[in-house]
Amino acid sequence: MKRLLLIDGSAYLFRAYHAMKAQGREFTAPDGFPTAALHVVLSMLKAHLKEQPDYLAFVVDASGPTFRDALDPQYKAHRPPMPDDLRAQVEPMMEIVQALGFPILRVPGVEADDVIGTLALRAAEAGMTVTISTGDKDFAQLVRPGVALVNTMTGSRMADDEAVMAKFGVRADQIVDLLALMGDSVDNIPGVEKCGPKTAAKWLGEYGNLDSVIVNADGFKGKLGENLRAALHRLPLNKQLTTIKTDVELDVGPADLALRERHVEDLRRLYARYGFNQALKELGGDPAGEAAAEAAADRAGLRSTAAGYARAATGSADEAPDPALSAKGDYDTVTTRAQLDAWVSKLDAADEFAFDTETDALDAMQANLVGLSFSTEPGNGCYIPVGHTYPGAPAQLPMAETLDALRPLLESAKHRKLGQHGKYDLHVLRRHGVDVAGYADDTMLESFIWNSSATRHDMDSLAKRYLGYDTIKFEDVAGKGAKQISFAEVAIDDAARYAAEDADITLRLHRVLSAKLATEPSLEKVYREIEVPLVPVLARMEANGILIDADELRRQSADLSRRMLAAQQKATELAGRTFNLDSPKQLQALLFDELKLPALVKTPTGQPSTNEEALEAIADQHELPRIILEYRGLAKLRSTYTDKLSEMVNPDTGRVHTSYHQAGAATGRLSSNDPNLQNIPIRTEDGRRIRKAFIAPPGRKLVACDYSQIELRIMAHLSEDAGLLRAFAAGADIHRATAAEVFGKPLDEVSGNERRAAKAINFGLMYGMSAFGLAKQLDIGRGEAQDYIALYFNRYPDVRDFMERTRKEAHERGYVETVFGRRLYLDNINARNQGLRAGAERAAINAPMQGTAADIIKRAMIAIDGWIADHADQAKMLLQVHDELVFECDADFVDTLIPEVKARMAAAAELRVPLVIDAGVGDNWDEAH
DNA sequence: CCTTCGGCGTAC
DNA sequence: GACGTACGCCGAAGGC
Repeated sequence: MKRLLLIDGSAYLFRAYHAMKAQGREFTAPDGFPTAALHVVLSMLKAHLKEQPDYLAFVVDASGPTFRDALDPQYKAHRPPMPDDLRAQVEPMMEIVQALGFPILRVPGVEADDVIGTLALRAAEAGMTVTISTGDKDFAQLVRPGVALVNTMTGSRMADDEAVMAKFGVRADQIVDLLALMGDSVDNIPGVEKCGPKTAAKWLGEYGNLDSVIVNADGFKGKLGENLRAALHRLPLNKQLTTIKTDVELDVGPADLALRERHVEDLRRLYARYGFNQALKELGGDPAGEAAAEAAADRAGLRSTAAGYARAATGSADEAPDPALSAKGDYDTVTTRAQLDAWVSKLDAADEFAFDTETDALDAMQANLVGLSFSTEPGNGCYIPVGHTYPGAPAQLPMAETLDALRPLLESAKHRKLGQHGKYDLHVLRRHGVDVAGYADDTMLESFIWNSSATRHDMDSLAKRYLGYDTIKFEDVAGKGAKQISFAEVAIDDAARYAAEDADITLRLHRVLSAKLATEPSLEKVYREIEVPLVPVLARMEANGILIDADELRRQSADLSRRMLAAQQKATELAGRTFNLDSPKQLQALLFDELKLPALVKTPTGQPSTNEEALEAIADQHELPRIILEYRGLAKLRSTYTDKLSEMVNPDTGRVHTSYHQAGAATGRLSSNDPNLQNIPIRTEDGRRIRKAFIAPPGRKLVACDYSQIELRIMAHLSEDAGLLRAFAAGADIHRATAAEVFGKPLDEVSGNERRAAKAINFGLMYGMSAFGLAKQLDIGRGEAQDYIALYFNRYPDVRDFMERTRKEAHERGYVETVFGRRLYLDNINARNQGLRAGAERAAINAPMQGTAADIIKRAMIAIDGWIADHADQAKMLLQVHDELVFECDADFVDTLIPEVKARMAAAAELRVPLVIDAGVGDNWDEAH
């Protein structure tokens, strides 16, 4: 008997993509092209080829509408657009399938399902044995003698009614009715509300088919009965939509679908292009050319991950992961002096070693050391417990003796050290008397520089993404939630496996990531010259902390509380009842349902918004909105700032120590948390008062130095626009100068409103703002806003060219870069969805400016840190707020500090415009502005 | 009980 | 739909 295999190609690619996403696995070709879904599909195809079917076809959806769209305009209407990194893999998949010799079927007007259904039935009628390879449950309706389903991703098989019954509780011929009742949220087919597979199967069991259910609908009891009756009119249409057609007119029959000879040269080219090294090897022949030119790290990474996938897809392990990078390590637990000495010698002899600390707290400024781990080669490692305290804990080396033995290594710049988020470990060791030098590499930063758009750069994610390795998680050894214990209470054996693995994996990740960076010199330079040297600088700033006047904050909290209470009472009075002023949901019900005020603004989810804009819009119709705005402003200040900041004062130092996140913002900016000191209010009087609580100790001053208009200057530099360059060279008030140019007036005749408009345009441009946005910002008509923009571009034509150039570059290359070569990949830049694409274009325009500014201030910080080290008693660098640096210094050192700092900030970049720095001095941060 | 998400608002 | 990058508060919903 002849065998026919029909592969549901589109559905597989889609499911493969999401399965890999869910696992958090990243597969890329050597050039970064996404290949995760391709790996899955290729593996599936190879598995099917081994089965040697007589006939086979790879069936995919054609583009354009199908008959189902005509039946129901809502069909698949809410389906999100195909993600870019999946869309990109479609054509490569088709090329590979073609080259492998598979017949490909693509029929317009129907879906792949219908083509498969038609061929399956015709073949079965002709006496063939048909296998449909799919991940889509709807195909169960086709199961019958001679037609079976397989899902290679789960390994499941459905060959007869018995199997269908086991899975769905109905026979194959009842599947369509089941689907009609349930509906399908993905395809936007509304079924009976609250009727899932169980209920639908129960009804069909009782009544046999959908028609009987419909006829007897009046007899169904309860809420479900109501829901059924409400859905009755839909059900026949649902049935049409979910029925797979079996009578499509095709110009091929099953017997035309023989495997053709594969095209080896095409395959070799495709496998090399997309980094399928194992497949390339199996192809035999000359492995030279592109494949051999790949970085060793990419080979190792891909081979191990591809093997992992092949197991998932076919259920058989036909290749072991690369042992060097994916195998479990073998680790020592060091508890004797002799073992310690042996490891000290081993570390001393290594070119570079990875280290990690274990502590009893997340806050680096409070955590106590519990143990240290090290690794010198992939697979080796040790854990040195020094602070485990649980009852019955075995004897451990004394902490002081251990640190003394390690100190020469850790404090020597000659011994290169490597970590994952090493800033934390630098803090812990410093607070235990070890001043680490020679911190040379950080895998978190390597990953961040390699691709700053990836959201996670923690070790567990990196191990999974780049090594295909599942690490032991913190919660595996210490538990989580209420049951979580301190690391000091973790059994030493468990702690050793976890901690030594951290050092080992850090080392393995470095092997992979440093090789990747070596292929991109500009990225490596940003990493080596900016990010790595910045680590100890940030650690010092965090350790310095800033002094807080806690009494002042408490007074402000009390004042805010009083005013909040007054607002609350007034609001209750106006509403005629109590409600939670903090709850947008209750507020929405009150304002728009009860008081019937107009809902003029909607949230992204379509609900009436209660945000500032919405409340302002109805403030002339009722007193309540104004009171709520008042309350909100006060509540924000108290909850986020005055209450929180006093809580965050470190009891040992009397200061707050923010933590800077170096791999936080995709543009390269730092972010700040615990507490965030980069969003302390400044614009309103009430808000600005909070800055009075950031103080210098007696005899000292706070000095704030900020770059004047740095992002606009970078725009002038990048665009080389003569008008803008001239304005900055003249040292003019740039917004006034812009207004003078745009409105064609002398500088001193520019009105306040004209300057305001020019400022809005200047900023708006850097954010990719449209005429619509500008009109809203300035509260003017859209036409007028368009006129302003036209005038602006007329005066500064090279700015427009620059924006267009940036957009084009982003589309062509998929990324944009800063003056120093830092990259930002834009995942949505070629998205079909216009909103996503437009958002990516705006990000593309903004990133070179925001990112270059970030590069510049980071370079300045490194330079200033080098200078200030020699004046540590007189001055300290405390804070960075994107374009501003805050220092604390002796009152009589201010006049020395300011010119030294200014000089280094100005020299941090050579642009076509001067970098201008403003400085202020005061007893508190407010005064220093 | 804990986590996640939506809505909102602060900074540059 | 309409202005880029963050962090973090609160309430509400949902999972365990």
